[in-house]
Formats: sequence, C-alpha cells, structure tokens
Amino acid sequence: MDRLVHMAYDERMQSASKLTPKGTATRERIVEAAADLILARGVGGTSLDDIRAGTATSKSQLFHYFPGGKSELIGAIAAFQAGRVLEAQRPYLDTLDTWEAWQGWRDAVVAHYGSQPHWGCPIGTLASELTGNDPTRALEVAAHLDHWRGHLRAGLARMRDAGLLRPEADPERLALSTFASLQGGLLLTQTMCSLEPLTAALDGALAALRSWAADPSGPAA
Amino acid sequence: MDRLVHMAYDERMQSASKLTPKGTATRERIVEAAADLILARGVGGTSLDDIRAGTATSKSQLFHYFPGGKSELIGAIAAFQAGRVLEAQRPYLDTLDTWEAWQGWRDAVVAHYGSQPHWGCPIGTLASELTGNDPTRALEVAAHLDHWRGHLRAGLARMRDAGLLRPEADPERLALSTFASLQGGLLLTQTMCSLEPLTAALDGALAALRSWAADPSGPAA
DNA sequence: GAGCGAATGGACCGGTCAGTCCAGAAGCTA
DNA sequence: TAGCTTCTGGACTGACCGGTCCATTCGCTC
Repeated sequence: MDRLVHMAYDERMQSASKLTPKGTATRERIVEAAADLILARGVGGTSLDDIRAGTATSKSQLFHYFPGGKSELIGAIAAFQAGRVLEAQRPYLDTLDTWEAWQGWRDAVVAHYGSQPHWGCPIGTLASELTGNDPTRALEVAAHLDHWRGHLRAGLARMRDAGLLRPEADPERLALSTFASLQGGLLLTQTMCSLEPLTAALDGALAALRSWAADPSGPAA
Repeated sequence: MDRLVHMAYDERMQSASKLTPKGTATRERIVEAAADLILARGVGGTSLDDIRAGTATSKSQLFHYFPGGKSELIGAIAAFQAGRVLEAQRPYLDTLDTWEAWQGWRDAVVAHYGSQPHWGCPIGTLASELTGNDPTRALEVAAHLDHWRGHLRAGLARMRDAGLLRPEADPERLALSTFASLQGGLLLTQTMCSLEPLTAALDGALAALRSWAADPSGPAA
C-alpha cells in the first residue's frame, strides 16, 4: 500500500515487531482517541499530556508505541483517518462508473461528514497544518490525499473510456477540480460550522463534471 | 467595515490612539514581515522570537504595538492579508456582472497566487489553524472570508437580475460553491506545490456557473 | 514458580515560548 | 533646556511541552 511506502524504515519495523494483543489494543485506543482530540483542537493545540489524559495512558506508553514521538503518532492518526474516510465512501468510491454512482458518492460523503462530531476534513486540515512544520510527515499525509483523489480519477477515466464523457475530457484535471471542491467545501464547513458549503460545493462539482458528458443533452438528472 | 465590527474594543482604541509616523511605520513593518513568516511556517510554527528576528525588533515593541500579544498580531496579519488578496482581484471582483468579468477574475486570481513566494491561501490556512485554538480570532478571520465571498454573491445576484443566469439560480449557494472551489484549489496548491490544482478548480467552478446560464446554448466561451 | 519480555506509571529534565518589566534613547513641545 | 510621551532594547519569569528514564507490574512460557 501507499502508506507503507511512505513510512520510515524503523516505523515499519516497529509496527511489524512483537506486540501482544493487549498491546495492539492499547495502541489502537491511543490512535482513535488522539485522532478525535487532534481533529477538534489541531496538531499544535494538542499536547502529549492532553492525549495522555484523553486516552488514560502514561507518557511512557505513548513513546513505547510511537518511538518517533508526536510526529509518528500524527502519522498513525493520519493513516487511521484516511482509512476511515475512504471506508465511508464505499462502495461508491470504487465504482464511479456512472452518473448515478457519482450521486451516490456525493450523498455518502455528505452523510459521513454530517455524522461526524466535528467539522472539517481530518486529512486536509492535517496536511495544511503540517506543511512548513513537519515537511516529511506532510508528504505522507499528502500521499493519502493523492490516493483518495486517485479513486476519482480512475472512475472518470473509466467513464471516458466507456463513452460517458467526451474523449477530450482530462480525467486527471477533472479529478483535481472535483477534489478541490470537496476539500474547499470541507474547509468552509469547518469555518462556518454548517454542512451547506459541502453540499453546495459537491453539487457544483458534479455540475462541472456533467458539462463534460458525451450526451449533448446532458445525463439524466 | 466588517473588520472593525469584529475587533475587540481595546484593540480599536489602540489602533486609533496616538502613534507617531515612526510608530506606524514600525507597526506596518512588523505586520508585513510577520505575515510572510506565518504564511510560510504557520501560526503554531512561528514563535514571537522568530518574528522578532525577522523584523529586527525587540520583544517589547511587539507588545507595545500589539498589547493583545500574539493573538492580536495574528488578527492584524489576517486583516493585512485580506486587504492584499482582495486588492489583487480588482477591478474584476467589484464588477462580476458578465461572463468575461468572471474569466478576468479567474486569471487575476491565478496570476496573484502564481506570483506569491509561498503556496496556499493566507486566509484559509489561518482560519483552519485558528479554529479550535483561538475561536474568537477564528471568527474574525472567518469574517474576512465571508466578506470576500460576499463579492462573488453580489456579482451572481446582479447577473441573475440582469437575466444572464436563470431565475431559479441561487446566488448564495453558487457563491458558496465557487468559493469552495477556490479555497480547495488553494489548499491542494499548497500540498502539491503546483499551480495546477488552482487552475483546474477555478475552471471547474466556472463550468458549474455556466450550467446556470440563462441562454440554453451557454455563454460564449 | 522462575524467568523473561512486554506493558505501565510517573517523576524528571532541558528547552522553548508567550508575556512582563524596567531602564534608557529618541523625539516632540514649550 | 526642561519635561513629557513615545519608542526601543533586552534581561527575566513562570508555565508548558516533548522527550527520557527507571522502577514496577503484567502475562506468557517453561
């Protein structure tokens, strides 16, 4: 997987080495609870003591499971959030071959973020905050975004090949545009504390996609 | 102005009270230089000592001109960046009444961010990072975003009233969608260190707008 | 139960950070 | 020059934070 490629060597060794069931459970508990804390208060606004308190663990455990310290913990959280957010878009994300699938995807995304306890995108926020502070880790987070966007691109490419999109449509560029709408919608969702920016952004993105439909009369609603 | 409404009482007094020409020059020098530092390294990644070094000032000057400390300085930087970014979109931003004006606006935005020394949106990044750490200041930054978006909405409303957009078009929602594309494009621009996400996002946003054009054949390219 | 490694608790350390304070220089007015 | 305010320098502080260390407990295997 993409994720492993971008992990440092010693981190891979750490993950793969001896951890008892109890250990892995504790590690997961830390990641999940810390993910919520950081989503709510940001990386810079969350101290290891906050995480320690929020997960009912001790300082030594944090460094036991994440020898790389806070940075490695952030990486694990990013991977966890990436997995969660992709999972919420199944099965549509893998089968974006029809206009109906895109609409289903849109609804799944809205439903997922509407049910979250906090506003905003866990990955996009991380990527933005890490750029400039922890460039290495930022690249890793950016890889998650690329992976996510790749699913959109793949769907668009299949639609073009199937004749649903005009031949001159550029899946790469359209995926970029659609993904930007999604991320921007989530950013505004965060600052405005409302789901409407997201729905408006996604509807706009789908309208932009439909403008590339092969059928001149446009796809069914 | 919006900005003043959202400033704390004592800050308004501070800004309005006695500052010699030399003082105002120093204050501006601090804001401009600090703005670049924070844009490059984020709020959390920039200490007052960094700013002190980068502006050739002393700690006491920072607190002399910004009694509210770092938070107040951030507010001043946000206002400064908001002014700068709006200025770069003139005169199009005030006259988004035709499809040509929208295209000109798109080009102006791309040109501005392409000429910046750093990637990403100074305001959007700030808003995202402040949410959860400094909610009061985050609201102030969000007000700048709202003001910016208001220009788009006003233009769309005028276009609908002029019959260029279909009557059922919702300027508020379309502005939200367009602005989300812009912000998302800038976010991806930051993480990917490329201008292409921004151009793709804006082209997509304009395509979405054109899908609401009154003329069924669509506006001229 | 002996032995061993994993898991846990928590005191501790060095560094950094935002913010304070005071002394003094610069500049303006009379 | 006198006297005031503004402006500037930099030492200092108290809190916090990431990270280290060691002692103890747990849980598994012989």
